[in-house]
Amino acid sequence: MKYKTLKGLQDILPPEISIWQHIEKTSREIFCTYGYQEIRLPVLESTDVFIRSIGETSDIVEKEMYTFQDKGGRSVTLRPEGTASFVRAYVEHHLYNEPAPQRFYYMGPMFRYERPQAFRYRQFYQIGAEAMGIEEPKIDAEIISMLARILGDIGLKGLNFEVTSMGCKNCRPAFRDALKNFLRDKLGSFCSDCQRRFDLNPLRILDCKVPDCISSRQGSPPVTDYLCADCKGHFESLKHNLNMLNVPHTINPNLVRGLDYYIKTAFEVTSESLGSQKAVAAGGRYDGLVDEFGGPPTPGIGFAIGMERIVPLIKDSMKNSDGPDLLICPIGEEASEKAFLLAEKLRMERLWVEANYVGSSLKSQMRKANRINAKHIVVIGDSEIKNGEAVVKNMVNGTETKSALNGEELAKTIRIQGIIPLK
RNA sequence: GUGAGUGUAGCUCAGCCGGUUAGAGCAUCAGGUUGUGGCCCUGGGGGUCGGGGGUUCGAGUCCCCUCACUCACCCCA
Repeated sequence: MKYKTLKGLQDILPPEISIWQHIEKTSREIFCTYGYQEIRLPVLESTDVFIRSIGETSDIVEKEMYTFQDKGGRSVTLRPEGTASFVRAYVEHHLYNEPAPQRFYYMGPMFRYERPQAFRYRQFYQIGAEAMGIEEPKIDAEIISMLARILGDIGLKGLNFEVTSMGCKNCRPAFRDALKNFLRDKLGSFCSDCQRRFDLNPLRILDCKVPDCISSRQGSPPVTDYLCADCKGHFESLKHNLNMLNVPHTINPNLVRGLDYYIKTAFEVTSESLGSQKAVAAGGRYDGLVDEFGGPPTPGIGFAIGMERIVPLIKDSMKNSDGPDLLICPIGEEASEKAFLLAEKLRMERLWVEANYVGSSLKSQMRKANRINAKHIVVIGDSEIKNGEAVVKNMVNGTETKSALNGEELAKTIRIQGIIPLK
């Protein structure tokens, strides 16, 4: 084989694509009920957009970006996530002048140059939502509730919603110091990664999965003790609102987000049935990001769902039963012409119709009908053409119905069998 | 970037201590007396055994290199 997809990239083929469409359709419906509107953003941005927002020292920026020079010598980057591009657009088009909250959603590919692994790709798809202009924690609860609704309506079960507050510019440094003080003298009992994290990103130690690290960090000060009055009030109110909306969740003070811009509310949805990449969606609040991009101080909160993480979770429950509403099986040359024409007529009735173009035995045509999951067949031979009447056979239950041999009548007959034409 | 594992037909895999023309199931195509499917039966097509080198009378099998894929770490959706 000469050509293959690049490492970490994949083709998504028809049997599976129906799951993707199901997820996208369901998401759009729910977004609509909450007033979120679609926004389409370019996949390519000036590299600065990401360095500025995600953080110079983050892993994404340091080693995972698809960055290259365009022909004009500019440094451009394939987006590694959606929020940075979104905020750029938000500021560029002065969307903050619309009445708050401004709510948007997007879906599309993201790119990170990472070593691929189960449920992790270099080109991966996210469905994201962003709510701008409201600081009130009701919007935090609303967006988490909406996320729960989307995932639930898609058909996912057994998900775990974890919520925490990460503090803000004012209180996070205090927590960081307290944590480092707690860890400093027992650093020797942590894994080498955690020892490295101590200076780099001490918060990450809270989320290490090495058993020794888990036990060694027992009794570490919880973030929630170090929140400033503002953050604490926000967090308390968020919890209250989540309970009001009956969103099942657990408080996980050890939850850590990877991007620099998150403050206050952070959340993550995980599934135990996924192996090591178990986060299916995650998000948080990013109140300082708009001013970072030169806009007015504007609060914002959002999340992203990882498509590749949820597709396998519903793969088994969604059997693909797609097939034509009708397969026309002609016998003989004249019938073949008739079938060709009839198929076109029936498609004008918004039915999925196939006609066999190569003449073969009826038996093999029937086998094909079965194989491609055709819901009905109609056999056309000399006598059908002569009488202007044919038998429509329902391939699911075997019943046969006589019908006049023209587009309208055939369409009617098929609809009686319970086939709903496409909109 | 680090570590481990796996590469044989379209797919899932078997192939013993190296030994004739490399196998099975599924899939595919064609048939199984005139125009009725799924089950069953018969047959056909399809493989430079990932690639290169070496050892040997002889390599899918042993050794080395290389490439690809997978899983895990880091990190993340």
